[in-house]
Amino acid sequence: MARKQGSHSDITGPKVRAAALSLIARHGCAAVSMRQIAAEVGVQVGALYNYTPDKQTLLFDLMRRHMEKLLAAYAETPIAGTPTQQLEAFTRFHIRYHVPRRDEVFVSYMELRNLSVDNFAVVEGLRRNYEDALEGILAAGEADGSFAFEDRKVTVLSLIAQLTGITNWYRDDGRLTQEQVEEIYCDLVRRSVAAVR
Amino acid sequence: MARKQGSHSDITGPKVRAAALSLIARHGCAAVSMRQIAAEVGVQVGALYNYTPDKQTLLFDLMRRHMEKLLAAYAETPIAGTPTQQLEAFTRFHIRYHVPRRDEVFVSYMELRNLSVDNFAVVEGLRRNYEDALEGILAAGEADGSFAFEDRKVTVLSLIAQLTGITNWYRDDGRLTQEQVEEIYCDLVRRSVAAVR
DNA sequence: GTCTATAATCGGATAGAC
DNA sequence: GTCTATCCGATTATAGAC
Repeated sequence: MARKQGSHSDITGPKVRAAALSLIARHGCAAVSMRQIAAEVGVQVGALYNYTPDKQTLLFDLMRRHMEKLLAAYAETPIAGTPTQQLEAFTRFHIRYHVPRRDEVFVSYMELRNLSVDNFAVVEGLRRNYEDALEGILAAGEADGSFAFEDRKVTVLSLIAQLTGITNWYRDDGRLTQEQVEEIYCDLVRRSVAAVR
Repeated sequence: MARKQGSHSDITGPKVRAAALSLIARHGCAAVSMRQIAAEVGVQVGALYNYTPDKQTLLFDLMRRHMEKLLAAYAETPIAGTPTQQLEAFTRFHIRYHVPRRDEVFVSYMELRNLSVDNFAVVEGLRRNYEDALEGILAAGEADGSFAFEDRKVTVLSLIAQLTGITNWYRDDGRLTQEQVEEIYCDLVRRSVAAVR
């Protein structure tokens, strides 16, 4: 029979990850102590070790989960139509997924260097899957003549850097709404790869 | 009378900054101890404090110097001709300056959050000066009809993120030479802002 | 300018009570 | 599952000899 309520473990585990994510995004992994994370959760430091064997694994879990949730969300997003339409759908998905997740994006990029070799390989593999999705769209547009660019792989990295950079400056109370930002970037992206007629 | 040789101070100071830059780029500011920096320089930890009052100021110096040298190099670069030519010159300058300086770029971006409020304001002001240079080029192209985009300020941030992202993947022994990368990005940048004929 | 020694604090991780 | 107490090593920064 399914439990009707989450156990402490079901509740505290996510709280530990949320606290770690927020603190690490603000100060960096090495600058955040397990004691600070525990204080943010509202427990003592010893309790954290019921949820992670060590600090390194906690960091890795944050990054792996971020990439897996990104891929899962992308898999559920309809990407259809012409390559031009697919590229617009990808652009909108990327912005909508990443902009509300600044902390995850920042940590997943910035703390890569603090992962062990094995953990790094896992996260990089997931990232590569996402890049491959965009590369597939660009390849389709190349094949049917709707896109043109000098190097497909570099274009993939360029577009992702361009789009992810939004998280560095976008603010909910800023000059532009997220919808306006989407329009601006759809325009930039489309034009940068569209075949000249 | 001018000194013919650098004093220890003239030599050790730069060595301290070089060691700090390299280590911080690899591991993050909080993860690098003053002892590690001293070991890399070849002195004991106490000696470092002849060159910086504290670790925070050492980090700030790295970032401030990076931005000041970037602006100085840009000021000496000829940016002339039509807006389209100016944009190409900016693109090539940006790539040529940043790609060989991965550590500086990474630290200057990643460790911003570890600066005090005052130090942050200084670095951000310098960064803003650089962005303004690109914005001026875009404004000129808007004015004479050679460029078209939906939002000039967002386009500035987008282009800079796109170009700076090269430092995350470019390798001297990789598939592409720096010259080839320049060509690819000049193409992407030009097309993303060129007015449609 | 550099060294050694030290102060004072804080770090990750664990053991055992409850 | 959480707490308290603790181990033991590392941290920044300083003082004073040379």
